[in-house]
Amino acid sequence: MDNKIREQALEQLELIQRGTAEIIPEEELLKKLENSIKNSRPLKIKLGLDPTAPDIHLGHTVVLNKLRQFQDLGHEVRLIIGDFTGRIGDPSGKSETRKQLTEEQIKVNAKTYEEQIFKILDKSQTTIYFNSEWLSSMSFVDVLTLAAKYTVARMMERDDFAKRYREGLPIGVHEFYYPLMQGYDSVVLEADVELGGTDQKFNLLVGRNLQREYGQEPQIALMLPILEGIDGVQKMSKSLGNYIGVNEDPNEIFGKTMSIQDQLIARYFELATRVPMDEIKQLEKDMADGQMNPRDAKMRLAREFITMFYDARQADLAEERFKLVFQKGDLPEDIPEVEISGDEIWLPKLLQDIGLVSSTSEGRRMIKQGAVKVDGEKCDSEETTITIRNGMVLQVGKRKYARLLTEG
RNA sequence: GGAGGGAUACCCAAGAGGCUAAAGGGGGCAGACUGUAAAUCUGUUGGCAACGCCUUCGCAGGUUCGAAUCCUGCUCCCUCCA
Repeated sequence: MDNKIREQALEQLELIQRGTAEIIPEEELLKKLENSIKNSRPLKIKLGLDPTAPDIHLGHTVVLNKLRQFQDLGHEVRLIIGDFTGRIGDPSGKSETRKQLTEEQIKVNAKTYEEQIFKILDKSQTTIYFNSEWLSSMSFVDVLTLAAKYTVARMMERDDFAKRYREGLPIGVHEFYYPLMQGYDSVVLEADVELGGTDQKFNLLVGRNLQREYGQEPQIALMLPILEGIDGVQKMSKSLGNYIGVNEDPNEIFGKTMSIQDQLIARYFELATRVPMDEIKQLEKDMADGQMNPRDAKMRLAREFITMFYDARQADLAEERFKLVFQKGDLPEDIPEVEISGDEIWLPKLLQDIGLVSSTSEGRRMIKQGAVKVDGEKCDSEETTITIRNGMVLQVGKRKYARLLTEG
């Protein structure tokens, strides 16, 4: 009977281990899983969210997929929106002081978050909390009591602090409170497991220690790797522009996925989709011995993403369009239409007017480089003047199109 | 509080009175080859109906026929000393 429970727990553990960077400590997680099964009590899985950046991309889905996996195993997810810290403005590191968010902005961001998050998570097994609920009402005495549970020496274990101290860079006293606040969140939520990127290791461990201080069973720190962006080098982030966002147009998602490097394919499958591991292994094997063109693996990947964020129909449509436009070289059916008046116009000016290029200089450049087509005909002179005709199709490069609509 | 060094385009980085819309590298964009992959090669990377004109080298003034370059003030960053 106990053996059976252990078996189930081991099964769950194996699934959970997929794609993780580190689980501290693994034996304790197994124990928690066993207890959870024995008492049919779901584990409470915690994740903290930063309220400042409400655009979710594949990088975030790594951790969200892991949460979803816990849900599929019957566990319960508790999300914390860090509105308290967001309202104070976290000035950590050298970057300029973060701007403070108003309550209004935080609400809007939280709403945007929800819409995107539930593309991956199961709403019925998710609870959302705002940490201002308990942090904003703490008195100075409460804060000191919390602070007394940690020492400066232990704080200095954090790489970032140690490094700055060594280099004589400033460390704000208040910065010590951020890990404490995050850890205190775990105490309030009685978290069994907290997820985070590898960069969150220190904070997750503080949570563990604080829970112990408050007489709770310490949470498990489960860390996931930071996903590389579609450039394959830097971490995925919106500001670097190397991201695939869950709210992006399906055609955009398809295209971006098709442009990733081969070496990223398996990693994206493992971390950003819920395709079973043995299937991924098979894909890898087939690519390695030439059974499968990596291009087709990427198509599969693109379909997985779109199906996750939209549905299978959208995925099919995006694939069809991709094949038509990029493999056959035909014009897509959904060319954006632009209303325009006038008759004769200098081509670079026209391209600028309809937003295909940002300046006439860029228009000239594009023409010179052979990137501009008018009704499918490559245009070779920068001085070309065009006679506008209803339905005329302009193209700049491989991806930018416009169809002209004359007024009236 | 004292002494010195620095700020150049998306990023790094040359330039030290005219030949500089500003070397070189990275990144981006476009083209060739492909699988919207990688690698490679080529072009391009302030604006303007354009072998010319306008704006741009931290900010504001000044010297000069001419200033990214020289002078004055200001802001910010860094290093050393106290």
